[in-house]
Amino acid sequence: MIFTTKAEYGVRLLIELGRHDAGQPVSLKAIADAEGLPLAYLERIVALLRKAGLVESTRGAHGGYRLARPAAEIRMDEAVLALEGAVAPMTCFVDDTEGQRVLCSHETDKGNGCATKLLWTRVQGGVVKALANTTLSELVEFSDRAPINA
Amino acid sequence: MIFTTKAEYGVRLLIELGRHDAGQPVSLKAIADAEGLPLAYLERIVALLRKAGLVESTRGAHGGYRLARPAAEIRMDEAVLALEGAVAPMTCFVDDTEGQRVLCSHETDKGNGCATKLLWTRVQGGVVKALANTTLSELVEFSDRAPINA
DNA sequence: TGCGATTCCGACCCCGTTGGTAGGATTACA
DNA sequence: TGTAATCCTACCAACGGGGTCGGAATCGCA
Repeated sequence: MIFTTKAEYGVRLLIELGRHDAGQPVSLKAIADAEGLPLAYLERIVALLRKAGLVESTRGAHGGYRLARPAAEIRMDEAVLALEGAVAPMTCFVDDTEGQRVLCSHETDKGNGCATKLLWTRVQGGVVKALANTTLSELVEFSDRAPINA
Repeated sequence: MIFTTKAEYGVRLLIELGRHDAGQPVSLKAIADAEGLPLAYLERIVALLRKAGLVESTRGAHGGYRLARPAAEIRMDEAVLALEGAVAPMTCFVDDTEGQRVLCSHETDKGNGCATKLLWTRVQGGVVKALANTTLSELVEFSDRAPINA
């Protein structure tokens, strides 16, 4: 599979924050209970989002987390990038987004370099585009009116 | 990362087959030497492609593998599907392509079902589209005129 | 008819990552 | 001062990925 539970739980967490008013923070415990996720594990996941500047925290009693920006301004490529690290289709795949170049560890091989990189580049493009075209507010709205049984 | 070395090696293998005349088979050893890949591991990978009907084999001396179809008619979504199994973004993600439905193991949760499934569905769509729009012959051509140092 | 080249197949193994826990330190409110 | 919460680091079990090994089965050929 492509993504791990970090992305799954992290996005669920963001959605849960998006369902509340941005004013006052929501405690992790409330989110863990609502989603049925392990609290200690969520702590580590939310730390990734905080380092990426997507959520803000308040410590102490009645503390918790809230979105650092309006949900409409949070694109999911940012979120997934923060949660999973680089979204690369292969281990040998390192793209430096600035220079349009795609490096590959097999590039030193005699012969045809990495023909597969053409394919993986396209795949990565598809993933990133799908993520970038989805905002958190979309997911929040979707979750609000999603029937339990479709 | 998204794909494992199975996809990487398997696609490289297909490309190598595509560079030869479809008439006479190419031995795995020749491919392993050309690409610098472990022979025993390639054996297991090519078995996946054979079961999927993408390559044919001839046993015995001077035997080997060849494409079952012209390279132009081999889409990479077939290849990657055969190599990696289902291309699902998450473990909880099971799509039955016929019915347009997307199932999710969290669906039984009280409350909002899986809002994330909207996101993962889009991602999967992006991946599959990128794969389906690429044929083996494209990659073969690309590898033929790819300069070693870009 | 026997030998080498090759595909086929299953068992096995090492190791990094994932998913998760434990325990504590720190901060804030009441 | 107690308690609720964030923070942080270390630890651990299980799983899957990547790879090897040994041996059949099968074919061309001398």
